[in-house]
Amino acid sequence: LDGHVVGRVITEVEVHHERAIRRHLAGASDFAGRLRGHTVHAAQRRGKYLWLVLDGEQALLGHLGMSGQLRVQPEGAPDETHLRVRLRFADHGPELRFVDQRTFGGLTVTELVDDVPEPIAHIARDPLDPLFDPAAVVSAIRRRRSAVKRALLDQSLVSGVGNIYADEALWRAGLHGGWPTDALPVAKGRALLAAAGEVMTEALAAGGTSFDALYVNINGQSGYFDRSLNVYGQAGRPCNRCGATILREPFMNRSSYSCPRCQPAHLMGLASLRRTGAAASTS
DNA sequence: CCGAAAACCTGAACGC
DNA sequence: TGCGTTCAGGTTTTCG
Repeated sequence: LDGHVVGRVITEVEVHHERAIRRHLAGASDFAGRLRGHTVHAAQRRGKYLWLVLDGEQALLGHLGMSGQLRVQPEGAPDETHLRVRLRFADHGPELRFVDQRTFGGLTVTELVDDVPEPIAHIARDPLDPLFDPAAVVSAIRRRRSAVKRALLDQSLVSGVGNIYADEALWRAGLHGGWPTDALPVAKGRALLAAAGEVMTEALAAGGTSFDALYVNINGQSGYFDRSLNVYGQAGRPCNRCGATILREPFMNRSSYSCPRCQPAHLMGLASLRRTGAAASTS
């Protein structure tokens, strides 16, 4: 986005689906009015949120949810089936389109407070942020009374890590996600955060993790990090490190994948998982 | 503070 | 072929 929309003036805004701007409480006409005539000064991100900096401490904030895309398309290119919002620019160059099949994502225009959009003040810095403070994050995780994977997915502790990269980071660090946060050795916590950063860096270099045409860059191209996954989606396959069979377990209404040998479960963690009704590996 | 469940959607894949 | 079920990368809210 930085290379395609920064410096350009927004002239036209079309909202094709109200749900895509549901977080903009003032509605579509207000949304359009706050964009029209304004210049895009920068493209920034934190964790899974991204925003375009506008004049007057305003920003166009977006989250892709599970199926959202921001696409740069020539004017006149056919509308995508799930086109939700279209921005046109004064130079009549390529449009910016928000496309989202499941409409879990969305856009809103909001105030910048200390250079961060006001609605995401609670979102922590992500592992690739230059000001990310691993020691402080490990302390915060250890203060929790929860399981390590839950903490890793909590965007107010560390952002940018979702279900796939959490499982991959846990595998790299040799940790089971059910490990109690207050029993996490500091060094293990540091290794986990370092692993998360490495997974994210490698995934970015590969263009992201794409299982289908929903996960694409602004030109619609898929990444290929899915070929580098060691545990996510690999149930039944041998661990790339020790050869044991990768397990799939239910977790928070979704799935966790891990190697039972490289990522041993903590006995107390297992006990508390059972107590709370979550599934636990008995191997 | 923590966890569970529901809510928000569409489409692909699968079983019968 | 068609119908119903299940599942998917996420966040937020509500409730206990």
